[in-house]
Amino acid sequence: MNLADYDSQRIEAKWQKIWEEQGAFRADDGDAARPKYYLLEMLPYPSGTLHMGHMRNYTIGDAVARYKWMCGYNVLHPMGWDAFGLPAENAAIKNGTHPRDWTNANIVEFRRVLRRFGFSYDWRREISTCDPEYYRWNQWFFLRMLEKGIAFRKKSKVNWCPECATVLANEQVIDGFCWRHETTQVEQKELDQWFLRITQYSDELLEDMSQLADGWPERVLVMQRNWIGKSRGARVRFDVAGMKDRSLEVFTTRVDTIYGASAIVVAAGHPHVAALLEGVPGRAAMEAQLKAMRQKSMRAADIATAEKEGFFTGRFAVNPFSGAQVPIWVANFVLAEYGTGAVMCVPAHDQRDFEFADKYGLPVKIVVQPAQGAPLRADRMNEAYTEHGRLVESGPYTGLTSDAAIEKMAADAKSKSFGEAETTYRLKDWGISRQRYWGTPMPVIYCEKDGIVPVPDDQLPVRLPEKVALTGQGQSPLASVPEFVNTKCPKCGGAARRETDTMDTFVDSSWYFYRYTDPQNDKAPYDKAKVGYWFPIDQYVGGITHAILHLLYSRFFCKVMRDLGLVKHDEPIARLFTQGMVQKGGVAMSKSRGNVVGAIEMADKYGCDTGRMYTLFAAPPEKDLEWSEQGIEGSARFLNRVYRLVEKHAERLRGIPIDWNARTDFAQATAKEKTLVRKAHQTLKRVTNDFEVRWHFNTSIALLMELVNELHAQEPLDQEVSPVVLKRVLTIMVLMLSPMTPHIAEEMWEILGNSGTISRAKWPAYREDLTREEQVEVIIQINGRLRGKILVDDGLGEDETKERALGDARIAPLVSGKEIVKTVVVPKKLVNIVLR
RNA sequence: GCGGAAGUGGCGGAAUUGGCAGACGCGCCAGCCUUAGGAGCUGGUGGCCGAAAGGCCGUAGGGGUUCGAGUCCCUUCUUCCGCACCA
Repeated sequence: MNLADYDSQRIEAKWQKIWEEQGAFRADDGDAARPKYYLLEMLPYPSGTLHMGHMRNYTIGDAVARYKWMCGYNVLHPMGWDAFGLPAENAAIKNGTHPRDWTNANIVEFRRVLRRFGFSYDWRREISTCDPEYYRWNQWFFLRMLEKGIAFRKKSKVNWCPECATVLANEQVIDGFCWRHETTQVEQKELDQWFLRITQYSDELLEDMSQLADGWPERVLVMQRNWIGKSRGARVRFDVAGMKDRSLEVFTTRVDTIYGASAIVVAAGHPHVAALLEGVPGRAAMEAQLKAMRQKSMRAADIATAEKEGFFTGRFAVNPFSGAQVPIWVANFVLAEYGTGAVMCVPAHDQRDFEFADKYGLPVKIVVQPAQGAPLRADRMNEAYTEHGRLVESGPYTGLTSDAAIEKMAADAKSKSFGEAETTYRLKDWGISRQRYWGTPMPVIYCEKDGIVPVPDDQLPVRLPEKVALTGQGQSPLASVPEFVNTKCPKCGGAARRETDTMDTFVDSSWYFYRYTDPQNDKAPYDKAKVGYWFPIDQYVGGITHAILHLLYSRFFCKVMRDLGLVKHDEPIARLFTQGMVQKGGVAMSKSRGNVVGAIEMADKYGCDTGRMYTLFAAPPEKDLEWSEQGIEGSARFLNRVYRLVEKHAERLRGIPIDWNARTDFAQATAKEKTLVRKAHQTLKRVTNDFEVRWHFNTSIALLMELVNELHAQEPLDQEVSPVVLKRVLTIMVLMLSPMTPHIAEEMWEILGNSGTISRAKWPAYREDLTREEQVEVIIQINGRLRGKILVDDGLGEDETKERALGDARIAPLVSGKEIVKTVVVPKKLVNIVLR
């Protein structure tokens, strides 16, 4: 860059120091005089280096926070560290450092980078989840949940990642692979585990989404809805012919089609399969097929496209409604984990069953006919009819609608005790045990005599021991630390052992935003009055990657906390914004891909204001952004251009006072002044709108560029422009720039001779009367095609506008001799003359 | 397969309510300034025809509604994201 460039490094350091000294961004707990605004960005996991992908999140948040400050809000804008987790431990195993030292070093670096960008955080509220004063409250919440039965222990099959050497939550398993290790297949292990009973809130998590419909992206809600996976249906028991002690339960959402069942199909992993095959002819061959089915890939994508395969077991089941006997099959398309692991096969009314029946020659029996149109014929169907309709050939239910039949049949099944209505969910309880060191210890003690004993509140926090051997192998590292494990039972005082598992780190991030309201509290997780003042979070900004895990867990925590009387609201986050990724070369920036643009390097080269500006300008914030070195030079060029403009006129304007209340007298204004004032207020109107409703900072910046271009076009600005007018226009411009590029804005504010800092200044109000043009351009169309333009006075009436259009020298000859069918006049916009 | 989002110049993108398509920026071209330019300033820049005036075409493809469609409706295609034999 050039010598004449503004000195971004000096200016940025200067203003960051001043903001720090004056405590410019300190949130004021409980200020009743101003409306509050809680703006939150997702807290980072401090690892590696911060690149521009991270910075985009904070830049968007900071622009909004600063704008809200200027609009008079009491803004809470905090930052902290999601500091527990596997990478710290893996680094420790690899390099022999302590996870705490590794983490703390990263935090120091992250803090340095975020400060280098001048984000408006209230740093007094900084939290770190690995701080014992933080995680003690994880333990405290856990104990409260234990008392309520929300936290519980059970032996269960768990997802085990051999690479992480720990358990994964269902949410952390993607298509059978670990979310951290895309090529590591997750194994199943049977272990004693701690769970949080999130399923108790399934319905509420689903229903309360209606409270979020206005403020959350639709796709996040859709993802959560799918994840919860509520399905209303019925459970029906089929007796197995010739086996008195065996029956098969099926789950179905379409019990109304049960008279059309041609078979019962069970999953290969169904617990009764072995018993069913007992003593049937051809058993050996079946066992072989069964084994093959069980060994098939776990990948969901493969399963979905796999050919349907199955075999007849030789046994029959009895349809409890019709008494008909149907064959029992085993097939690969039935999932052991979902519903009851067995389904009724109704080829006429389920596409999967149709395909299966087609392959194996099972009969297709129509029992639901469409309400309208021609009736179906089994011999002419090439796909299943899956819509609702009216029942046929269904015994006493014939003639009912599907809806009525579903209800009645479930009720009848219940009264005859072979089934009942049931709702199933895909959502499973949240397993939070991790066999790792770098996490929150579970505050539980096992005593021979008293069993599971909670650690008393006054003994919290249960601290992680300093010295531990980290090998990455096998059991929980804490199990190998005798001084941690061996303790006394709080009840009987006898020898006892501590729980050695630690908590999933998603526990830490499920409530951290409450702690920001009262980060130093050592009596409680927070003061209820403070949370009452600040909550809910007005705006949360983060990546779409957390659409399910973090955001669902946070919602769940909130509901538990509400039921514990700790908060009053149902939902913690009123509005959510998911920003797009920053890419380079078409893929997301990441260390592993080696395509990162380091934040510090960027700031050293161009200044952080330039980085901020480019980040906001290159794309609307919800879309992915491709990083371009040429693009950022364009932003640098613009900031230089603005700065030079202000600098050039600053001396003359420095002593001119600004009186915002003084009316601009347009009657006496010069043409130049009118143009500039109008442009300034038009820009202000639209930029204000961008901040208020659209968050399209890219268009705000484009508008500011237009304003600067106009100022250049009107040079020389020391002729026919009064200093008062010019100073106002420049000041408005600088104010509009300030949420996005705060440092250079402060500097320009200062050299223009304004008092105080911009961070304390008020966002200017645009004046509608000053945005209006005296004359407007009206386009003239003939048959919808552009044929001319005229300049008319703003207030000109419809008829006069029409007259002017028809009289226009270009238009008149085109119209003459033709019949005018119709003329459409849109005031200030256009005249469309329709000719025959 | 189901659900969601999207498709506009060489590129990023704009068009807020159905009313001049391509704002603003990048890149490119020309000129000015300069000892120099990877600085700054000025102008040009969707395609085709034309010396020009101007005309025609143009927002993934096709159809429709309308005086008027990037925008609304139907349909096809493509890309991305989520879910996925969920019974």
